[in-house]
Amino acid sequence: MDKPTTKDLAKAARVSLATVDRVLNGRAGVRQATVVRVHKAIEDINFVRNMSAANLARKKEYQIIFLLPDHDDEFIDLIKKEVAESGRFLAHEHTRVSIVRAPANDPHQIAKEIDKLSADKVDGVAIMAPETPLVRDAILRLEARNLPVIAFVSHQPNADGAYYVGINNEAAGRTVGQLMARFTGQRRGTVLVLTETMQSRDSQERRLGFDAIMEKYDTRLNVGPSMETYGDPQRSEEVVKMALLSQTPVVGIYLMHHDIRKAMQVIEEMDMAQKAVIIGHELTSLTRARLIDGAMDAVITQDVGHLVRSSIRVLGSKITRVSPVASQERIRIEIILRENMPEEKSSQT
Amino acid sequence: MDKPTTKDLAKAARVSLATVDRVLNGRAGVRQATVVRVHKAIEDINFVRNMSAANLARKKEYQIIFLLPDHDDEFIDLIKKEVAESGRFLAHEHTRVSIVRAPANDPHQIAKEIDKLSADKVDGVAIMAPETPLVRDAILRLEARNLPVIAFVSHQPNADGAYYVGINNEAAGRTVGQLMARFTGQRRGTVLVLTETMQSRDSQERRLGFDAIMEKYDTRLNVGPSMETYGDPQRSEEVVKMALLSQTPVVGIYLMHHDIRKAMQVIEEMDMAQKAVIIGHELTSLTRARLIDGAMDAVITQDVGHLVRSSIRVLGSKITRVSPVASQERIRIEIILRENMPEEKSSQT
DNA sequence: CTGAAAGCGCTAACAA
DNA sequence: TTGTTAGCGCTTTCAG
Repeated sequence: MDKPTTKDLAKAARVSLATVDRVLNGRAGVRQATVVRVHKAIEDINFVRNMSAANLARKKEYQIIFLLPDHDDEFIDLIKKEVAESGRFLAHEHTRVSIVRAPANDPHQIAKEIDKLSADKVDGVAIMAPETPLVRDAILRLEARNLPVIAFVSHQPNADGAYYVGINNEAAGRTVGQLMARFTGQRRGTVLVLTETMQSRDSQERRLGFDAIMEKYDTRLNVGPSMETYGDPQRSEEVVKMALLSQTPVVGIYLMHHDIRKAMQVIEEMDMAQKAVIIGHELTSLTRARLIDGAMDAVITQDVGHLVRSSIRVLGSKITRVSPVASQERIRIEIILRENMPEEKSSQT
Repeated sequence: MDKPTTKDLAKAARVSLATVDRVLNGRAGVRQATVVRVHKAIEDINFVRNMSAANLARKKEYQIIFLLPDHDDEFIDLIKKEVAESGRFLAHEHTRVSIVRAPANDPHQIAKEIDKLSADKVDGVAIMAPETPLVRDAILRLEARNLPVIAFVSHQPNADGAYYVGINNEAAGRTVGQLMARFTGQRRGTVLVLTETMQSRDSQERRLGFDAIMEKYDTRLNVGPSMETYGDPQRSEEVVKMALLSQTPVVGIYLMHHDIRKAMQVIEEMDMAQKAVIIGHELTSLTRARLIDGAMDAVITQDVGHLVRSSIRVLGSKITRVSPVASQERIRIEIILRENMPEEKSSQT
């Protein structure tokens, strides 16, 4: 017997196709009794909907937006690439993705961009922005308009409905802590923690996790305070130099922010790369190179491809209100050493 | 302007829908000149095919088979679960998957099962079986019949066309080596290597990679020969006991095979778990537990979900002869510590 | 509240 | 070698 279709369903429930459709899509205007009858028929004949056909008939294109920071470090570049890539893939999957940018450190601007969105013809939004009250409120406004939103890479724990797609940063910090403890072997000394800013929730969470592990090793390892670079090369240089000179022997460095250009440069100038265990975040061409030449010892990363595809799937299912999906969508915290580094994706045309 | 459809294409190329279809699907019976004209039109109007619609119209269901070993360790169980899960997901994606079992250590049986397949109504096969001449020939026979085949988890380097879906085992071995070297810190002593059998190519490759790293540390670490358990609990016990007793201090143990029940049991009985760094393969409920209680230090794993979905995608594109896909499909070598262990998948109904 | 019929983008006979 | 036409399983007016 062939797989049952809406036709079979209609026959089994003794109603018309139109009614079947109404029930299937939870539309109003059907007597309760009829609804029940159809549902029973669904069970009876074991009907499963063909979503491709549904989407084909619907013809609607869902427009989904990624709101990203407007600076262009390598990590953002990766995200942009993956979004573009997915866009191509989804071209005829009735979904269209596009990117909007806003300055990462200007909550007003971000909120403004978010507000603009709700006006436009968009069906879902993925927002990557530091958590601030302004942004949180803007997100809540979107949700009030019933626009599906997810928090992308940056957690928005106070914007209630915004499902988070990204790694658990505290666990990531713990992972780094564990690696740091083990890779330093028996050595004693200082561990430096560098980041762009501790304002960001992500940094705070990573630090929290890191400390949770490090405190078990406090007789051997002395973890310094988080040093902030504010994304300023000049300051980075000073801060790092200072730290490297003034402390007891530095045996480890945790680069908490993904943009490590300047920090690594100073570290190498001061010839620290070989002496200390260095661990950072996100696999970019920069960290790849450092892993290969041995300057860095490990990188914690999240698969950017999964990140954006997962976002799109979650938004998609929120938009069409289908099965939760969720469970599968947890993003993994990946540990990359030189030995298990995946090949760089050949930039497809 | 709306996305161009076959109708637009037909108009632009000044041919009928049928001809467009013929060109799109590379069917014979079209003058070369016409083919060229259509292709030009595709460029001109930037036509992209809607595969869902195509599949809908085709109506054909592709039957794909996973041929798996017939014993039921946890890793195989995971695979079975994921295959079932994907099956549900693909139900209406015009693809149906099913599982066939064969005794892993009986090449004749395996070859026989493979030969049976070609007769049946199947469109693609994923084979997980140790590489042997018999199996290799059976695979080549499938390919001769133009049945798409992939090597699943177990590489079949001599069955030419069989695309391999699985991790690079040599790299996996290197990764373990690196972790072993670093996790043992400065300690000196013996590193044990245990496996089921060195007959399997996968074990050989892992060992190769492992040794490549270990030899850099040969002044400190003394790596023993691969000890084989042949899946026999009795023998496992003897072998492991012997090794643990007779050697210089054991500082590390590499469990090369994923089924580690017996080995771990003996190791714990002899109170070695805390003294030695223990690294194994595949994240199962067993290795999870050992990671949590600290008996094991790291697990190298491949995401079983990716594994089967990737296989299905690759087979799918081989069957319908569309874009190569490939590049994206490389399976990652994941390093799991207690700190970055993903939650166990809630067994979905 | 329910049904009939046209059509989504593509394929597959059957004619020409 | 090419075109015509009737669907694939579902949605969506527009009438009842």
